[in-house]
Amino acid sequence: MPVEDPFAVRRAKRDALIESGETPYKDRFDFTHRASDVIAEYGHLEAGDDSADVVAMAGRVVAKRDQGKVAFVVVRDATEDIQLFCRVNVLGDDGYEVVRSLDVGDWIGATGTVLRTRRGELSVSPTEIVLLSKSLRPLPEKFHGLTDTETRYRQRYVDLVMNREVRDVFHARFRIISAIRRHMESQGFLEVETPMLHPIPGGATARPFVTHHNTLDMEFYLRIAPELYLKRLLVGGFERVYEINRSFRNEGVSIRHNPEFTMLEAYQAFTNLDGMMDLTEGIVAAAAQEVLGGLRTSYQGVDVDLTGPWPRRTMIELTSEAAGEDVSFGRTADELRELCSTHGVPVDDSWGKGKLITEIFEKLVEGNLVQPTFVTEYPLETSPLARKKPGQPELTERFELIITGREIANAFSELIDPVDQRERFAKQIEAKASGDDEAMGYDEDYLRAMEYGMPPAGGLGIGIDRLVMLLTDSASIRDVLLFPHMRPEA
RNA sequence: GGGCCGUUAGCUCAGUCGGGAGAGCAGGGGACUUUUAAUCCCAAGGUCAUAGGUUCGAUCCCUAUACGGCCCA
Repeated sequence: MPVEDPFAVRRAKRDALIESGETPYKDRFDFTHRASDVIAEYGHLEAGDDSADVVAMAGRVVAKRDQGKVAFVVVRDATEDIQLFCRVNVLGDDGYEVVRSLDVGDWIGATGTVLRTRRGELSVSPTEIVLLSKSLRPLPEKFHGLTDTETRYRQRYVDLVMNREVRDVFHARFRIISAIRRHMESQGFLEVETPMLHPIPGGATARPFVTHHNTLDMEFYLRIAPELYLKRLLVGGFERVYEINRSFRNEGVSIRHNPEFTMLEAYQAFTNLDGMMDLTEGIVAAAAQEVLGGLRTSYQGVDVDLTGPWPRRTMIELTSEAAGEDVSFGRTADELRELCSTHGVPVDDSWGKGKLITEIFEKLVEGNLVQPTFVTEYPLETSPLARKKPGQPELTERFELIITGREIANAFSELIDPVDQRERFAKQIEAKASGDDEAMGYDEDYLRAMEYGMPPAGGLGIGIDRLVMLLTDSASIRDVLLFPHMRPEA
């Protein structure tokens, strides 16, 4: 019976075990040591040293070198790899037969003594090995591993098994988020959860996903931002709240965009934009300290220094500098349109001066801001939820934090005047009516909340995926998302 | 949405100026009691992404499609 298809061979082993009354899918293994514990406790052993200590460990077989009466099996657990030095005289014939039948990919439990081989490899010499779970599919080749991007994203589980750097990136991601939570807690913020199904899309300008609630027989939108719910909590008297939220935007997929993404939004009563700058610097520093151990890093070959305080520059200043001429509300809309065409910025007839300036800024400046920079004084036209700048009603008290040419954070001194907010919603509705499918909805309940009185407050949003990209030197957002969205397989 | 590139064995890749395909690893058989990309011997493994077209003949040339990557909008 020449069964040579790897899947079939493994399947036959599984079936044979079941036939013999032994399950290839155990339900428990009590280990005493993770691989890293073995390394920490027995790292001092010299080549050829033999400890009498018995340890029990579990993991996945990632390599096997069979030499007849001795075999080397490399086992990987969540912490490290460790070698099993399997000998027939220690395991006995039956025990060694278990080793022989192992395939790369199998989960096993091993009990044995710790030693360091003559060649210097710290190893466990098992007296017993049990198969915990049979793997039916062969893992990728041991030397090159899995490199095909498509397969890596589609079968992230294999990517994680095979690629240490990938495990490290996600480990860093989890630590970053954990450090941010600790920092927020230390600053007195409450972590809250607000709805993901919104009857009215708001809190950002973006195309939403639409879904249907059967019982209520109505449309809901997957949130594009949690902002309006978090600010309702300010009205309710929670003075410092934040949510690490998944939000959804029905837009393109690119190296920087995924349809669902993770954001931190925080609101703090009785402070303003300056408070949000401090908070932002604190959060980024906490995250960087956690995974970099400092504030300097290198992103795609470019050195980045995250040491604060970061420079604060107005959008108009920066844009005028880059354009070599005044780019401000002092210019006519026609002049600004002319500038757009000079710099190859496509324009839309419905855009006012604010939008035109923002577009020129994005074209000429944003991508060139490598070191952390707070860009301030965004136009009112593109900031429907931010407080107006006193004396300059066409500008708002808003900043975006740009690092390596990308928006990492966005913050306002919040608009708390319900009458002003009502007017701005009306403008959004006009924009929607004239075809802007990213415009916000008119949220009457949010206005009602504001009319009860919202305390002065600063609000902040940080793109967690982009922050993780920066701190892990990842070129694509897909490299920091466990399961990035893709079209169904061909 | 546009442009360029890719898709060959489970994995990593060659290759065919158009005559119908190869390696390494993995897998199978054998040898080996200190290997670590173990080594050695033997045998096996493919709808060359999919669908059309050109041709005596297409995995290779052409067109379209699918999926992916990069760049641009």
